[in-house]
Amino acid sequence: MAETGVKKLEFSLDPKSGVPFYKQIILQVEMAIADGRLTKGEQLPTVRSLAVDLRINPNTVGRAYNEMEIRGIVNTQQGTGTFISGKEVQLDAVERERVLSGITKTFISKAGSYGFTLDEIINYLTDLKSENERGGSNQ
Amino acid sequence: MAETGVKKLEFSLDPKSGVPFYKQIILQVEMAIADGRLTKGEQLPTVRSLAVDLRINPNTVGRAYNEMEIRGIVNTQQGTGTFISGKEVQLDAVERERVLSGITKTFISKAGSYGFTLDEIINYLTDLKSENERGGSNQ
DNA sequence: TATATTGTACTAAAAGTATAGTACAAGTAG
DNA sequence: CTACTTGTACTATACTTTTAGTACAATATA
Repeated sequence: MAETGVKKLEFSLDPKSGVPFYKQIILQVEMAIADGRLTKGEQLPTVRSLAVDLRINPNTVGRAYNEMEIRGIVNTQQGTGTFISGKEVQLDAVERERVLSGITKTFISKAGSYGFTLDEIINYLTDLKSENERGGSNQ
Repeated sequence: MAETGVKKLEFSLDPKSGVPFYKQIILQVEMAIADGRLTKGEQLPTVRSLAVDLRINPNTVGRAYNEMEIRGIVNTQQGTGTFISGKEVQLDAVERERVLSGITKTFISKAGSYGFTLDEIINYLTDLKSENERGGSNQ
């Protein structure tokens, strides 16, 4: 049981949030990819170990991994483990801008319905970035 | 533009979030009270009208209103409507943070799946902010 | 009074989530 | 080969959420 190359990500579940556990796991993996804490080829915790860690059923972790496999975020091999696939959607500059604009608008209006301002959002994201740079720098 | 007396709050539901609709409604009302967009005596949309608006079952809206009634943040009168009671909403910073964290992380994940990095997102939002400040009136 | 509007109550059904427990399949390492 | 680790599949159960549909109760208004 040597500490292999498995990335030590700090997963955390919030039962009060109402968001299903398996979705929270997916979100946290995607987040880690988005901000560079996880990169292509890195291994995720095994189904069983993460289940023990989070004190949830292995089936629930398996469901999260399975969905990510389908989405192409990770690829899994029985007997070996689950690894970040490093897949990225290829878009040209124009389309990229359009996509970012679209999802951002949706997000801002949603945040607005909860009363958050653009300033608040930016501040929050900036803090998030700082935290990740401190805690999650790759060697 | 003769509005009725009913406060026009922009509710938005996210089916993909996993958070129950009735909880999303409650949260959005609470947030609106907390930051002053809703104040004592103002009327919420009727159960049926909000249900039509959000395209969900009236029972679901009713459940949200009923829970808020129990918590004392609204009072309801049959035949009249549902009104903000003016009770202080105990929305501590923790809860507020939880909400912002939830919707923001979902957004980052989605953006990440298109290959956008956290840096890119922050830059884009910052530019947006600049444009808004130049262009016009922020509340 | 009568009528419309408001919130409420109830049953039944469908869908999603998480659990326990068991078993199997595929790769790795000895 | 065997033994171990990995992901996967399956049944069954429990709970929550949401829906449809119907009906009722309380208030406002004419």
